[in-house]
Amino acid sequence: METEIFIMNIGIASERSGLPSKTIRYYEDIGLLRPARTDNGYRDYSTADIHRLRFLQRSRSLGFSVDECRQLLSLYQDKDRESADVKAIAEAKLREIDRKIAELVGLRGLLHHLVEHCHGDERPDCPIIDELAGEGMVQ
Amino acid sequence: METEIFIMNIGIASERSGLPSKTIRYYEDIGLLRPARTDNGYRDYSTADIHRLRFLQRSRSLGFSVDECRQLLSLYQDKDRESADVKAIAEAKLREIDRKIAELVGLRGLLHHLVEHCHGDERPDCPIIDELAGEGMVQ
DNA sequence: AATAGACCTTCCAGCGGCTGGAAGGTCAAT
DNA sequence: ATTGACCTTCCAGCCGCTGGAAGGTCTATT
Repeated sequence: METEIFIMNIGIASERSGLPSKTIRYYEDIGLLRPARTDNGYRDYSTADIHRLRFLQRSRSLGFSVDECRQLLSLYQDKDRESADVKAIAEAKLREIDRKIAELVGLRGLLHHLVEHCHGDERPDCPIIDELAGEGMVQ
Repeated sequence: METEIFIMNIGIASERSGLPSKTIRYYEDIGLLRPARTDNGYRDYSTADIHRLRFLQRSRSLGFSVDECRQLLSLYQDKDRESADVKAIAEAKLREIDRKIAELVGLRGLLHHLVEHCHGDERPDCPIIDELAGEGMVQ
């Protein structure tokens, strides 16, 4: 019996994983994934590879850094992993997202205040500029 | 009468603006600021330069891109500016910040859900991994 | 059999916004 | 005279891709 009938080269892998080919090659460069090669040198992705790529696509889009994805991927492939390990990474990420949100909300408030107080007409005096220049009252 | 008694070289400028020297030099490289030079080649910042640097520091920390800062700075220095211009830039930035917040809040919800459902013990089965692998129920 | 076009390969360069480090000049204090 | 803190320039690297050049390979059509 023949083993491999259908060759999945990078275009197909891109289609199935939702990642651009360029990105897939980049992930290989940085050692996230090593697909097989056919005789002509083309990459040939197994279905397991596709799963890994989809995994990467999803975790990246959830805001994990490439390095975090690397950890998650190795946990994903580790049958003996402890779910606590994964949870720790996800929780750290959650805290980071919370920090970012708080920062942005603060920023938003400040900027909103400024926009509210800028008359936005042809007059040259502008509280936004004044605030940025450090002459404003907003802390 | 002598004009300049106190020379402000980059260390002082850094201190007074809150920007690292490296960043100040970088801003000069990309043409945001051109300080005077003393005979020995050291940069010499005027108080107006310091104001510009503080202006940059503040607008960067408010989330404006360097290019937006460039626009704001030129508006800042333009006495005939229309405050509507400044308001437009700030409003665009505000909308962008809103988008970012919404995105992060969505992300947070998803991740939070995952963390909540992960028992986080020594068992290898983990809903976070399952979700990342695309077997979860969370969209 | 030749050719076109769609794929694939590698390699190199650039984005933004810095940041680090090397190699060397200058200055003030000891 | 020497130390050490500053300053200068230049070059390289961070992240996470993305674009492009130059060339090889495959498939379909003429």
